Amino acid sequence: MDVADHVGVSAMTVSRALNQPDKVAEATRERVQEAIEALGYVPTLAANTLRRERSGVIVVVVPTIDQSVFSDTVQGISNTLDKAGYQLLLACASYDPDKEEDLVKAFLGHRPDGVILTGTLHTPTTRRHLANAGVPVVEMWDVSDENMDMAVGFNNFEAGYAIAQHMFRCGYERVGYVATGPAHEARENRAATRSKGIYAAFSDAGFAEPVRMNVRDPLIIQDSGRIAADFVLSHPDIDAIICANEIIGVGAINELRERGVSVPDDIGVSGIGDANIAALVSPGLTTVQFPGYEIGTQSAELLLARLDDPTSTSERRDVGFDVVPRGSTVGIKGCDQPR
Amino acid sequence: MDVADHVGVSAMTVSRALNQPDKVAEATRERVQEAIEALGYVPTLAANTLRRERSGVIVVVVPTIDQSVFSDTVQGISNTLDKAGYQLLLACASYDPDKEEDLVKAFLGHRPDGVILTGTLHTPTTRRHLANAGVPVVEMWDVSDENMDMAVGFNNFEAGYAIAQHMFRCGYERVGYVATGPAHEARENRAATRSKGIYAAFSDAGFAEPVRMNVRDPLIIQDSGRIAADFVLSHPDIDAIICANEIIGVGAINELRERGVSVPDDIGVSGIGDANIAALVSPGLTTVQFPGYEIGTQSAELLLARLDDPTSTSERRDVGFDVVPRGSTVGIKGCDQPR
DNA sequence: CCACCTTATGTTAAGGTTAACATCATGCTG
DNA sequence: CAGCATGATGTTAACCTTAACATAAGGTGG
Repeated sequence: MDVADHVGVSAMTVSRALNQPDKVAEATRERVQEAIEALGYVPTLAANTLRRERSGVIVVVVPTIDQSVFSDTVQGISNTLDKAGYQLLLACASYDPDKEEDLVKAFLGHRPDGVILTGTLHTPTTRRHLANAGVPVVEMWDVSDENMDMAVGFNNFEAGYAIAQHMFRCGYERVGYVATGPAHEARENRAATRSKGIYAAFSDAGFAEPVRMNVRDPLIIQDSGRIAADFVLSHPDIDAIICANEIIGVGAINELRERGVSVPDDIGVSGIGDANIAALVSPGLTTVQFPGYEIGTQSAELLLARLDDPTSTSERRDVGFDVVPRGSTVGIKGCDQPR
Repeated sequence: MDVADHVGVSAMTVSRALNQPDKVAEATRERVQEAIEALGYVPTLAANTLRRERSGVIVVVVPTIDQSVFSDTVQGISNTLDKAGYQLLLACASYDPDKEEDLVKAFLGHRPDGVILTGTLHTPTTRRHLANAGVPVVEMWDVSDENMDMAVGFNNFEAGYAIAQHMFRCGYERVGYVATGPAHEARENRAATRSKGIYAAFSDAGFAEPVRMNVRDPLIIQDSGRIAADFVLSHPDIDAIICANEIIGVGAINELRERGVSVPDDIGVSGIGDANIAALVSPGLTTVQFPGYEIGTQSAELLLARLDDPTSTSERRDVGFDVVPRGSTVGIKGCDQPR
């Protein structure tokens, strides 16, 4: 080792100077430090990992990171891990469990100290590899009895149920559903579960299944707004729509306004999820708010706790959600109108 | 090696079956593949990195990732690297060059094959370490003569200049500037450069320096909107404001609407940067649009090209920007009114 | 002043992989 | 069929770090 030669000590002493400073004479330690500075030495973590069987790396897989609420979650994870000295290996699985499988397989080669995944929809092979590696796993955004280990999130069924119930409380009686389509729901577990919650609320409230329209690409505002608006205009009997995400909801509000349909006077609109944009359109979009950043920080915290004490149990934290009434729906009967 | 024993071949043959399949007899390769499947073997990348001096990891440092346009950029990088089989080690430096230094130092231990940084503001130590490691570097979001190696972005001075010039072309003559404050600009090189561009445009157009207001926390919509609105109301002579980012701009539009000030009839508003929200408020925010996703993909591409051919030159790609006129400013004299 | 403890440092081997070289069988050329 | 090219596989060593054990110098107590 370069630094060792430079100082005239063995490699072991350099290693100790860095990892167990109190085991090295102060004078030596200082000379080692100086040499490290002077030579710009950076320890080779690959060798470190190999020898110690501990990499200091945490793998995070989210569906996407652009524009989405997952970027908040990643920020939360990053901030928390950073403080603890862990590094973050990130990948986007595009809502595709097979892609997730490939990513996890490749990432496990780095012998991560922990893995944070989104949702509970994983291939059997993914599960097998994770179990095989014996690595702690946190699943985010979905707390249910399907979690494989630790989990931080909320109950998506309840979230869907809650927004539908809220619409009924507002007094809407013929509520349509602008959803993301069976193909998307097959891949997006959480969306499918929320749909089930919505249907259950209809049923429990004594309504028939809602009239439903599926949006092809539920992440493009203009397109989904247009489809939602068409849907509304072709179903004059409908008095409100629930949109399966906030993109569709905001798109609908914008498009309806342009077509001269007044929200919420002519039609109520609600979404699910609460990106920045939901509060900024006018009227604001009534929606279910999920604490994205907090899901990130708590996931990381749970993982760190496990790393600290490997015997700790598989905690599942339900961080809940909030129904946020805004201007796109009328006030709940007997209550104040939302702003 | 487990797999090798299982198949009854040497470790080398397993290695070859994975990395140089054509050097291995087909029958052997198949048996190796089966054993790999059966045992859930995942190659230890640490050993691989150690031996080959090549990690397959690319380090990416952005200021933040939440809500911001950098999340688009990271998505672009992720998508591009993923296709090429590289993995992404991500960190957020919070606009702090010292933190960036620590991150880079730590990350270099992974012997990344490339590093992608945001902006040109780095500590001397950061530069030294990067040079020392001999790792290819791409700087994003700022193309200027200060780039250390490759770069993908645009000229921030010109971007500032362009939006100010656009306001003058719209006919505004007493334009105020809602900026992010000296503290922020000291840390945020690109914002400072854009400010300079704005001032230069005022000067070139024959105007005195704009009346200026600084926003404490330029990333919180409600607060900055309030400050911007206060500023407008306390300066009745002003006919338009340029906001230093789109958060302030959108906040200003919302807050001014609530206070009964009509945009753009009473006052024009423009921003810099173009998150989703800029197009979704009403009126839409006139702003300068930066191609965040494309900056990501091109940065990754540039890096991949260099990895492919280490002798390639330090290309700098100016992806430009677009001034996007929306409803928050009046139309340019003699031209159509923007939607 | 010897046995023993402490402190500082060194030595050896191992971790999993692969480059480089070595071996061996097979088949082809002349 | 000797000589040699080809293809398939094996062996060795090295990549850099650190756990575990070893050594050496100095100090303590009886």
